[in-house]
Amino acid sequence: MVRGLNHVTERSARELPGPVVRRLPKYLTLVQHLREGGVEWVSSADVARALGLTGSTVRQDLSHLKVSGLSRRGYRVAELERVLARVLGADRTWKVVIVGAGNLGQALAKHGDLQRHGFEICGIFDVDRRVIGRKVGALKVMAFSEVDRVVKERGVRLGIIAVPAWAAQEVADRLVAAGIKGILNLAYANVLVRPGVAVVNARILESLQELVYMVRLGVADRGERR
Amino acid sequence: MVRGLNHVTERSARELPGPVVRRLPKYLTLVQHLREGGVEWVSSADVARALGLTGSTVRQDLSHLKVSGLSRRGYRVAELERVLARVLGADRTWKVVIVGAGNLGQALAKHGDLQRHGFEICGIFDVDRRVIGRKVGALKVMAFSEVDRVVKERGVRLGIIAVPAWAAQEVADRLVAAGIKGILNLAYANVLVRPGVAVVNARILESLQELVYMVRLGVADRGERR
DNA sequence: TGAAAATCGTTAAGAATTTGACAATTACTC
DNA sequence: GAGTAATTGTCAAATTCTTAACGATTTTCA
Repeated sequence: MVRGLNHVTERSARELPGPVVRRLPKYLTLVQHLREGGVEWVSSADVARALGLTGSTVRQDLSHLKVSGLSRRGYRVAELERVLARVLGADRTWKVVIVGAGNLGQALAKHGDLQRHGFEICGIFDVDRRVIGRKVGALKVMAFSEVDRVVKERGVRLGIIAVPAWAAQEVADRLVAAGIKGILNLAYANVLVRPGVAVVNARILESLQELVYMVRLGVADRGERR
Repeated sequence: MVRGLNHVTERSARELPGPVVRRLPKYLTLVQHLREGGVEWVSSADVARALGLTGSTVRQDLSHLKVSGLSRRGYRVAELERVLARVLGADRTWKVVIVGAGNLGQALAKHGDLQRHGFEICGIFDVDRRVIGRKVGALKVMAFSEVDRVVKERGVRLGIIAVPAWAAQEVADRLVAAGIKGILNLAYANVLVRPGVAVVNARILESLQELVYMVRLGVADRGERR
């Protein structure tokens, strides 16, 4: 069985619990915004309020990191940002390829947020002759058959799958064979990969279905997880 | 404190645990694909293998639903699909507005998957005069100031936020005031809403950051959640 | 200076979730 | 038709996650 991060039993020193890892990007987002707003200090209670958590959870999460707060002050925003960025690898750039130049793939390629946060898009690929060669932002759509070459030549480690469900597994296999180490899967189908390759699913449709469930229940909020 | 679905202590009869709710859309996706492939029966072990779970988890999850399997056969795919669709509200259409007609907003508006799975996009809105009036698929971008009217007139219950981080909270407040009951937040900032309104966050950037953490650890797979 | 308030870090208790185990049941095979 | 294998549903153990509680520390302020 392929085990999830959250089910791992023996946890090496550097390995954080799954729920914690999923909250860290939220902390990072928050402190980046705080820093941009000129805020210098933030308490666990502040973070908790902003993110819909308890102060206890925030302190416990941060206690896993090499960061420490000060009594009666909280955490130094700049330090928190530095440490979080470090842990999440946001302090360096990561090369990415996007597979699928449909609406979503193109939107991501043009979406400034990725570049701004350290992701360098090394190529966008498709099998459809009608889109191959077309310009998408600064990139030109390449034939999917070229993905191996690009991944190898440029040492790309991450791949984003934005293709129709029926093609997702095939694309994943191809990416893994080319040497990709992590896959962000936006396709409406699960993909399975060999151990040693990470997969994170981010499906808008599934999130919407989850939202519908909550709306029908009249539930307050979920804010977290994902 | 705003509590998440997963922390609710008293649980009414119809209310499912958060982790279960997050897996149901995956089950639905899977059985839809199985049905399209002509498969009639599926066992908990099959589902588990496809989604990277244990059979035990699958059976326990399904035991919450009004569906029952047969010894030595498993679950009837058609029945499972019907029940899951029912629970997730995928057996009817949900009206949605999209706020933000940037790359992502436009991609979603044109993305056939949403329509195909029961989401009716009732409008796409922006504040930028340069995009207002522009055609996006079958829709025309409307001024954000019109969102209240559209939501009320058409009884829209869901909203998707695809705007820059700094605008997200304001948009959320506006949507809630207009009567929106559930928000899918794609913006790179957390939003807080009053109890009674549901929020699900689906941030591609955060998912990528999570992926980077896993890649650096050389972790196998996570498949789930998100 | 001393009292009060705020905040962290940590412990442990309490909840929630996942998993293994197994009886009961059904299908298949010889 | 009996034996074997596969599968569900469920219970309870094991694990994981969240939360409250509280001592220690630091700041503020009278």
